[in-house]
Amino acid sequence: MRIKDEHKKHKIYMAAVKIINAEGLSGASMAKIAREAGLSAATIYLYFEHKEDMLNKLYIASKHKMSLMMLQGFNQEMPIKVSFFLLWTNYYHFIAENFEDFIFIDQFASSPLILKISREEAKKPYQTMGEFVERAKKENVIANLSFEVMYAFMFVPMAELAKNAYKANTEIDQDTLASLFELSWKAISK
Amino acid sequence: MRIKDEHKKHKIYMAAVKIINAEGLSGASMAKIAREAGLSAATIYLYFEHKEDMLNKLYIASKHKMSLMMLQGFNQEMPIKVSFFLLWTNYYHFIAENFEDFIFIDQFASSPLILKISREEAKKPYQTMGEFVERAKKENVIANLSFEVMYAFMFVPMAELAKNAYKANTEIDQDTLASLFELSWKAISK
Amino acid sequence: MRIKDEHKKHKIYMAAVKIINAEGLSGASMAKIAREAGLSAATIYLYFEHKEDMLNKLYIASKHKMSLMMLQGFNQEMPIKVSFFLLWTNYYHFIAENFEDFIFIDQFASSPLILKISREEAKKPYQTMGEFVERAKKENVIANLSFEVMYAFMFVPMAELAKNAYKANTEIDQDTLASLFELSWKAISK
Amino acid sequence: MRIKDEHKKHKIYMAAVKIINAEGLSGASMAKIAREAGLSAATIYLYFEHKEDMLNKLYIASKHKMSLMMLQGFNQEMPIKVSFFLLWTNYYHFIAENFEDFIFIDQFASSPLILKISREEAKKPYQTMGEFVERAKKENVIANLSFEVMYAFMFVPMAELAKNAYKANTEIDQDTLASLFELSWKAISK
DNA sequence: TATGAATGAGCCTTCATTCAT
DNA sequence: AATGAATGAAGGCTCATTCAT
Repeated sequence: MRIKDEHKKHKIYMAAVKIINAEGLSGASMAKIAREAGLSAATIYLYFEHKEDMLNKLYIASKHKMSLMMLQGFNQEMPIKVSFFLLWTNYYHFIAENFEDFIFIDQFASSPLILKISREEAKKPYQTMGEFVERAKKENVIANLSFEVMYAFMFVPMAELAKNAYKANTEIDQDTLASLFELSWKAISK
Repeated sequence: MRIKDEHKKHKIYMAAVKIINAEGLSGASMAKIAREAGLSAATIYLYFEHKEDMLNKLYIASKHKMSLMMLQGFNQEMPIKVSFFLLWTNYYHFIAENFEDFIFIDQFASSPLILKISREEAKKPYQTMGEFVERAKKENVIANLSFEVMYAFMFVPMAELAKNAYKANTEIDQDTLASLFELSWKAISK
Repeated sequence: MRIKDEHKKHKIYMAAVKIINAEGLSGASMAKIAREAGLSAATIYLYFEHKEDMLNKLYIASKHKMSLMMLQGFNQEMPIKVSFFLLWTNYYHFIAENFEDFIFIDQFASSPLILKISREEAKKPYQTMGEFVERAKKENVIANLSFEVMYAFMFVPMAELAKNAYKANTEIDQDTLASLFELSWKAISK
Repeated sequence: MRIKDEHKKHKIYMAAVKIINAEGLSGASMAKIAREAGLSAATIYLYFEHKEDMLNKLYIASKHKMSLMMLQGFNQEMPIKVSFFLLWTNYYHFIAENFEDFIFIDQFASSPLILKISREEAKKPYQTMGEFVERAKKENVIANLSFEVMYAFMFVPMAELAKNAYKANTEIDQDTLASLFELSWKAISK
């Protein structure tokens, strides 16, 4: 028998993300994804149960990749603001360098194809961040906000602007970037 | 027969928004929308050239409705912060009371079905707001930010949280709501 | 709008029966049936919910046709043996003249596609025959057999032989036919 | 490696018959049969040329098994009616104890997958029975009927009733069974 | 104006079969 | 001998759209 190319699953993921970015979730047919990945549509079914399964697993994998990148270099000993800056910068880099994954995450999370279980699974890596935010509150450095609220002010605005920039085929310049962080920080810090 | 026309167009809009919310953009077939609207799929083609046309016009109409609600009671004579609070509150009400429209706007804007021309068209009503922001900057009340950046901090976080709340079948309580505005204001004001 | 051709349902039935006869139940794809009927496969779905629905309705219709032919000229006043002969002869004619329907009934009844409800529905027309058999027993003309047993000796052997004959591309000759009835009659009569 | 081969072939046969019974001929995919047999679908192709070949060989094997059981204890010296009763009883036992094989034979024989050569091959074991029937006719014990006609009255009705009983999840009780033989015998004997 | 009828193209998925180890 | 990997073809079904009334 032929050796199962574990890399193939990854090729399918990449193809799916690419197609979804180009044509949207509704335009992403198994046939197109297969063609992009350079294999037969039937082959996908050797690696995934069905389309929904594939997309959910892709979602979880993308979220996992994102959280790994976000937490790179992070540890609970660093000063609060430095930590925030690290997380924030990492997140920005994830978006800038993996824009298609980012868009897929965004779109899939608000599609009816997402399963509750994937949503739960995708939340797991945020635990570390949650604990960090608790510490920041205890140390009285940031306002007493829920994790959700903190996230909405700390990460969402930059993500929104990065999206706009990408669509306009530009990039956020360094100065703006620096000031964005300060705006977020101003919002949530004491 | 003008009135009759517009009424039917509206029925189609409402049906489309409802279906898209329930089943996502990919699940919204012309047949389902027609059934929901209580007419034949063929009839939709009397009012719109094709599906893409229908969705784009629906997008523009929804955006128009949203901007109308946002600017309700607004005039250029009010103090800056009061104006911001009005816009912000109006926006919140739009989201809370027209959640399906809001979600449709959100989803459609990041789908490949949207036409450049719709995006342009949808920007028009923001001109008033743009002028207002210019004034605020001139009066030195808010930081010297681009309209986009201001928007990302002033409106996006709350919209994000409203979305989360809706998905969790809850509402943002009054206290939180009040503090959200202050956080946004803290971010962009001087 | 176009007028719905009620005859079209019948055309689909005929095409289905023909294909099933030629290629078996497993070979009867919707595409083949549609081609045979001279229409698009999608059109079939205007007349039937899905394949299973189509086949079950076809089964019921075929059974109905068969029972109509079987009971032609029958009434409860005729002498028992004459009645039996009528039913028997009618049945033979149904098989000989509608062999494809007969085969379809035979095959479908023992396929997993048949629904319980169809089986029940198909039994209805036998009520008349059931009553007749009861009378025959009461009048002491035939042995005290269940309807099923009577059927198995009265009709099944001839059907089996008719099937064989058809497959061999021959017909049962008149003499044999006459003697077949007598054999059946000998079996069940007193 | 002869024994090993034959064992595996047999496992495939059993799996195929089981699946066909459960899901019909059209539901019996190679993959399902392989899974049921506990081996890879590719392995089946080491033992059979293709699906049609497998099914035809299975048909012949089943028919062979059936004829072996039918003729058990039979010899040309026994009295005619006793012989008939033996054959008849043996056949009943074959059906009752190997119902799935029986159904498979029934279904496959009237499917388009059966090859002429299999039909011929399957007829061979009946030669013994054919000779016996000739003797019975010569001894003037049974009517002058073709083998086919004799078969249709002697074996088919009981088989039909056994099928019905099985579907209804019941069994034919001993009394009924005894009377069935007598009805058949009445039909064909002088 | 309105719509049921109709369809070619495309959807997701499974199939029988072959390949490479 | 055995099998997991791979696939083109075909399966049932739905789609956006047009037709005919």
